[in-house]
Amino acid sequence: MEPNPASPADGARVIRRAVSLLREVSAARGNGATLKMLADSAGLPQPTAHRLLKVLQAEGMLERDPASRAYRLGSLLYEFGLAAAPRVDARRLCAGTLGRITRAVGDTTYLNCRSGNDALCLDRREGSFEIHALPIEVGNRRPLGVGAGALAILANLPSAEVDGVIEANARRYRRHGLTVERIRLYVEATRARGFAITSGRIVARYRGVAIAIGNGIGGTPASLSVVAVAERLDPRRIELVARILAREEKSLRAILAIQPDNQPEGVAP
Amino acid sequence: MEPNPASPADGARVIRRAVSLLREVSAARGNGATLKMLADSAGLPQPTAHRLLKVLQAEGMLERDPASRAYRLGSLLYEFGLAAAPRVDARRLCAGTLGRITRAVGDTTYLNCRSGNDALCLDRREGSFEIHALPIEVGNRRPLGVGAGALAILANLPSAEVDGVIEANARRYRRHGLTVERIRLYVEATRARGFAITSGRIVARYRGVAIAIGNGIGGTPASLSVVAVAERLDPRRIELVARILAREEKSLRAILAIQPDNQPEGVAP
DNA sequence: ATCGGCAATTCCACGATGTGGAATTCAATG
DNA sequence: CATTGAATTCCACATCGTGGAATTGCCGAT
Repeated sequence: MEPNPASPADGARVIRRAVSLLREVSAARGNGATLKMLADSAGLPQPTAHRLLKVLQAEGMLERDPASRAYRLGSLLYEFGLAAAPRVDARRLCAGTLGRITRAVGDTTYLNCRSGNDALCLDRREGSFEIHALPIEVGNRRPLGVGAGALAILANLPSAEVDGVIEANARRYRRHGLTVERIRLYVEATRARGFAITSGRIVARYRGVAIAIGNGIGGTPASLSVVAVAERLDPRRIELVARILAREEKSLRAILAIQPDNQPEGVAP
Repeated sequence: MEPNPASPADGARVIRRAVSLLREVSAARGNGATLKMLADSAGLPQPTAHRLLKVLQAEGMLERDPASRAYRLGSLLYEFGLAAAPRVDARRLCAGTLGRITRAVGDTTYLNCRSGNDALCLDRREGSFEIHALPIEVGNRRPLGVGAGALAILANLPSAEVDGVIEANARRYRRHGLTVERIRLYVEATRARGFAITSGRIVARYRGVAIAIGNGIGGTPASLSVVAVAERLDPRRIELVARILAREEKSLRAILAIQPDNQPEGVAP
């Protein structure tokens, strides 16, 4: 069907499809993802998606709410997560920074990083002003470009990569009421401005401000962002928040530079 | 090849194989698992395993140490782990219990639970007496029956299940220098004794004592165990440790009973 | 109750996709 | 340099996965 440009296409279509379904499930917010949604955003015919999901469920990679029939990540993935120590512990490295930003602005602060064509929420600090209908949970993922934190990351990638990512995410943007063209505009604007803002179109009542972290964390592109109800973030305040983010990003970059880009792997010689 | 008794066998052999490779990788200790090992314990021809592993690696589910060529779990699995909140937070529920046991005996204490045909290390407290060449890490898994904690869980399952598990794990026991017959004997002995001990045959210099947790944690079979260098655990001391474990298991059971078997999921009807 | 519409599920004939034995390359060891 | 054992690549074959079409199940509207 699709030429699927960036695929070695060795004997493994099913696995790639299955993994991409898992990614979609973990992109789904709140009460899980329905078959239709998943099949759609993974670009698979419904019966095919259904079959794959069923096996993943049987294996414990997914669970299913019997009432709503929605899929969510299963306990096997939690268990694998325990065993998969991260190369570089981004959460720990950024803990201080996140705390400081939250204290300074009073709103909810996020640490996001890139994961393939997605942005992943790694950590979050809840601000005192936040209404507790928080939009994004730790572990959630969404297409790069959707939301302030994800947009900051995308815009900070080398242009060549940006095109590839946007291309690959085209179908998924539609699910969020966005288009490839609009994302490209956002990227331009973000680059020009030096930080990302969202209009509040994505998650209705919220607005975000985000800044990319220099060269990322241990090589992984990442960003810091602040989210609040739209009214709170008037242009004046956006400027203020952006300045705070810029300051913290700078000192974080210094901290990360000290870290020996640590490869905790490999027996010390 | 194998009739593979307990398999709905719908269109999904590849996925089942891939997941079982992931399980084997996360069972591998220390510096990862080689292709040979993995192919072997998953019961796959080497080229087939190789191909699947390659895709899993490309997708970020696995990583590979370029030097040793050993596979280990990849960052994508860590990320999924962030998103997959456990139904019941066993680590938190048992935190006090683990701490108390460790303080009482001075050796390293483990919380294990069942995951399919495996035992999974959920948590660990290091004892003051422990030489820090610790055998098992949080997240590690091994076949049910191999090691004290894993044996306690196996022996506490209904007999019908025990047979199924032992059967399914036959090939993997061999990797640990064990046989199906020997495991059956261990199970008998454990049941008669009321708790599990290991001879120190499995992990050479270590010896463990373990007790199953009543009806498990939120329905999942689990166990508490204490591991120490073999010399420290003479028969007298084994009795002592077993008594402490039994006491703690009892009070833990009480705690777990209070918990509303919590299903934080599902809108209350 | 009855119907219409939409999602989930099952069916199954077809052929692309994954398979694995054999051959080849690579790395380590004697 | 030869030898061994693991990792990797090849490729002809047929099994396994595919997805269109049909069926069932589930509301919400009438």
